[in-house]
Amino acid sequence: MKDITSQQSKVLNCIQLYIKKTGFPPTRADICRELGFKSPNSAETHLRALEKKGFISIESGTSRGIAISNPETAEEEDLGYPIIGLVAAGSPTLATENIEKNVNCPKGFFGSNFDYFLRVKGLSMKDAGIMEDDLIAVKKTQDVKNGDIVIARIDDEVTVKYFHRHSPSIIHLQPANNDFSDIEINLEETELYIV
Amino acid sequence: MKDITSQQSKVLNCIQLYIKKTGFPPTRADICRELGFKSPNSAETHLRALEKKGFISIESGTSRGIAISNPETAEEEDLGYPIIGLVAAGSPTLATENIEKNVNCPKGFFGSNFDYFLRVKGLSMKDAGIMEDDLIAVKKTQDVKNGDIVIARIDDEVTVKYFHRHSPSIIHLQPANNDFSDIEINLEETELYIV
DNA sequence: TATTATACTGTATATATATTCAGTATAATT
DNA sequence: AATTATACTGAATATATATACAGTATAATA
Repeated sequence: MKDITSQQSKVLNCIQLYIKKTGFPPTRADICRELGFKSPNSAETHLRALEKKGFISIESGTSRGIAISNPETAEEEDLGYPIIGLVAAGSPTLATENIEKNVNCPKGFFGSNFDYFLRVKGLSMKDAGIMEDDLIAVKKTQDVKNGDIVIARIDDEVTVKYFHRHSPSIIHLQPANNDFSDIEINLEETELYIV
Repeated sequence: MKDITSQQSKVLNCIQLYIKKTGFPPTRADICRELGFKSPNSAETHLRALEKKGFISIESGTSRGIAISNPETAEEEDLGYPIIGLVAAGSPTLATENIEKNVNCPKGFFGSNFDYFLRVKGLSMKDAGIMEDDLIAVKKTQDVKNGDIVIARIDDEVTVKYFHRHSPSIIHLQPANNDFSDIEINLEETELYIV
């Protein structure tokens, strides 16, 4: 991180204050207003200098595209875990559209790691203590063992079931509720559930 | 705070993610891109609804002029719960200097509320399942009952003990480890422990 | 039944904004 | 003595952006 001049420091400070006050970064004109400059180019050149020295980053072509380079925020990027809605019958895309909310939770809060939370619809796992609207922690994996609880996607349907493989190509998905019956399929994408 | 629809929740979440990722709020077009809308007016109307319901504030005429109205951040500045080191014999100030770290943890993650985490030193509560370096959730309170586990400060020493009051002025602090003996004191500051 | 809120697409436009170019001036390097 | 970096003013412009207007459709109210 190179040296910073007193004027550049004023500009940097001005940006931070502006963000704290308004919630979004200032324009070149805003900086001029705050610091008494009479030309937007004054702000522009200072911004370029600050970017060159690594204090900020500027998104070209975008208004207010100033981001303060914060090494802490950069390394951790702690957005928490996404909660994804599980629709019993519907499109199961795990894209950003399906994210209900992000929950802050320290990494490794539970013993194992996991990838996201999933909201349960339906009562097929009722007897395993998994009720409607419960949140379960899901871990993506290739390594599935007999008796594990898995998220199974069959065509357009997503369900939570016990996993049993008796022969290499035949898989039984057993719900933990007597009102539902077993499902027998061949090979589908699955994701292992933890706790 | 009025009700929010699932679509509006998605938009709000999208804004928060965008800010966290880029450092500045999205444009109407950015929101469309993220959520798959094909008209900037889709974002616009959602933003208006969110503003009307008090979740965000929009600065008229200014690009990316979206600020998230966060009453929590305003009043509490949600840093999570502080972890405070418990030194068996030392200065027990709960000032900012003693805070090891802040842990993000959704409010009410455990059933009850609590104020901070405390790191245990020493093995005086070994038989109660509280080991060295364990984190325990502490709640400040005036209402202490017999048999509760409390954080007791006697002069300059801080310990975790069972609480027993037999007469109004005499208190017994009993450790959950046979290698340690009871302590008898009069009246000190105490803070109740939960789980 | 009429109305209101939600949830969109699609087009259009005034303006907010980034960004370049042309200058002036001072101080510090090389 | 010739650069180079800093620190500005001032004008010009392409475009990024907010925002209004015109529709369509569905569900929930009153």
